[in-house]
Amino acid sequence: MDSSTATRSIVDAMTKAIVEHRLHPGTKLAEQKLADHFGVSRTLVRQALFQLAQKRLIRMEPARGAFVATPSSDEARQVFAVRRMLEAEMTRNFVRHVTPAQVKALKEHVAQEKAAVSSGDVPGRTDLLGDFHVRMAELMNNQVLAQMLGELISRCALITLMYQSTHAAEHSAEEHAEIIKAIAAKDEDLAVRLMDEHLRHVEENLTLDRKLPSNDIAMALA
Amino acid sequence: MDSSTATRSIVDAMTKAIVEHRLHPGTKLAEQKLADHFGVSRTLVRQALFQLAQKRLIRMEPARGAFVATPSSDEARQVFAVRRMLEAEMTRNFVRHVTPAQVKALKEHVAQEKAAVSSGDVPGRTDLLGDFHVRMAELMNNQVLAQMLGELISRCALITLMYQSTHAAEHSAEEHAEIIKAIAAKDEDLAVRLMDEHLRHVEENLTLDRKLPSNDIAMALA
DNA sequence: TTGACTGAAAGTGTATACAGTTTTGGTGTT
DNA sequence: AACACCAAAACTGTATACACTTTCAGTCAA
Repeated sequence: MDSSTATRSIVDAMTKAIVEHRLHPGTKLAEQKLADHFGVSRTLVRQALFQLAQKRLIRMEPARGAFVATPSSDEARQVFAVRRMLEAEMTRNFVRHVTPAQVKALKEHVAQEKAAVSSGDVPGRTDLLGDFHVRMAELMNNQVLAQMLGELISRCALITLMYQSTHAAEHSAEEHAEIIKAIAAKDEDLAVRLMDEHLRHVEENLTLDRKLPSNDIAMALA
Repeated sequence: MDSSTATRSIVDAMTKAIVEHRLHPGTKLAEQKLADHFGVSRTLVRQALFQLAQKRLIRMEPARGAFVATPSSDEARQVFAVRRMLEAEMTRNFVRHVTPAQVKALKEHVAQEKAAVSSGDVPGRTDLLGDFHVRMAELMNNQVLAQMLGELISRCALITLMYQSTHAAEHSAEEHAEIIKAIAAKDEDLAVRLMDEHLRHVEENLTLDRKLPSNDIAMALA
C-alpha cells in the first residue's frame, strides 16, 4: 500500500513502541528528535506521524505537534463495542464454513499463546493474544477484515495500557481455547456467545469508569 | 484528527471526486498537477495522497506515483462481507436500545433520500443512501463505528463504480424504509435480516464475476 | 514497418530552507 | 515568593531544491 518502505518501517516501529507501552499516552513526539533517532529527515517522520494519526494511535494538535493518543473512556467503550459487533458475526461466519485445517491452525496459535504466557514474555503474549483474532480473519481469506481488526486491536492495546486495573488477562488464552472447541463442534451460537463474553471480559478488566484526570496535567505528572 | 486543515480539504475534495466518479479507477494522479490545481505545493498533495492510500481509495506504486484504486472483485467481496458482519450486529444493537427520536431521525433521512431519487440528483442520492448507514452509527453515539462504516462505504462507492451492471439501486431507499419499520416494531431478527438482505442486494447489482480486463490496459482504453 | 537504443522531459523520493507559532527561561515588579 | 512580561530557543507548517527513476520521443538498424 505504501509507496516508500522507509516511512512504513517508521510507522511499524512506532506502532510497536506505542502498543508495547514503551511510549506512554500523552508523550510528545517531536519531529526532529524522531528524525534523528531514525536517521532520516523530518519529511519521512511527518509522513509516518500522519499515518499513525489516521490509525488513531497518536493525535496531532495544530502547531503543537504529535502526542501519543490518550483515548477517552467513551472512545474505549466504542472501540470495544465495534469489536464485539464485528467479531460476533465473524465467528458466526467462521463456524459456518470451518474446515479441520482451520481448527488446527487456531489450535496451534493458542499453543503459542500459552507458551508465551507461561514463559512470562509479556509483549509477545499481548501480541499473540491479539493476533488470534486477526488470524481468524485471515483464515477466512478476508484481508479487509483482518486489517480492520488489526487496527482495532492496536487501539485496544493502547486503551488497555491506559485503563488496565488488573492484569487478569492471563486466562484469555483459555477462553480462546474454549472458543475453538465450540467452533470445532460447529456450535454456532455457543461460539458467538463465547467470543462476545471473551471480549466483554477483556473490557471488564479495565476501569473505564474512573474519572481520568482532566487533561494533560496528569500525563505531565506521570 | 488532522493537524493541518489544508491537507484535510484536499483529501475531502479528492475523496468526493473519486466517490462521485469524477475520477475514474486507474487514473494517474500526478502530484504537480494536483498541486497546481489546489494552489499548494507538492508537500501538501503528498500528505493527502498518503491518507487516501490508507483509506484504500488510491494506490501508490513505488517511483511510479498514485492511481485511483481499482479494487479487485475479491476485495469487493471482502468489503461487502465486512459490511454485512458489522451492520448486522449494528442493527441488532440499534433495535435493542432504540428510541422514538432515533426512529424519527431515520425516517427523515429516508425522506431526503426519496427526494434525491425522484429529483434525479445522482451524486446526492448516492451520498444519502450511504449516509443512512452512517447515520445509524451516529445515532448509537458510536463515532468509532460511524467512521469505520464511512470508510467502508467510500470503498463501496468506488467498487460500485467499477462493477455496477444495473443501476437498479433505486429501491435502496425503500429497503431502508422497510428496515426502519422493523426497527420501530422492535423486531430484532427481522431488522437484522432485512439489513443483511439489503446489503446483499446492493452487492448483487454488481457483476463481480466478470473477468476484469487483466490490468491497466482496460483503463488506458477507457 | 518494426524494434531496440538513447537522450530529454517529466515525475517521484528525500532533504533542506524559511516563515510563523509555541514554549521556555529569565528579569523585574509587586 | 508569586506573577506578569519579554526575548531567545525550539518546533511546526509549507515551499523549494535536488538526486534518482520512470516515461516518452525520436533515431537508427534490421
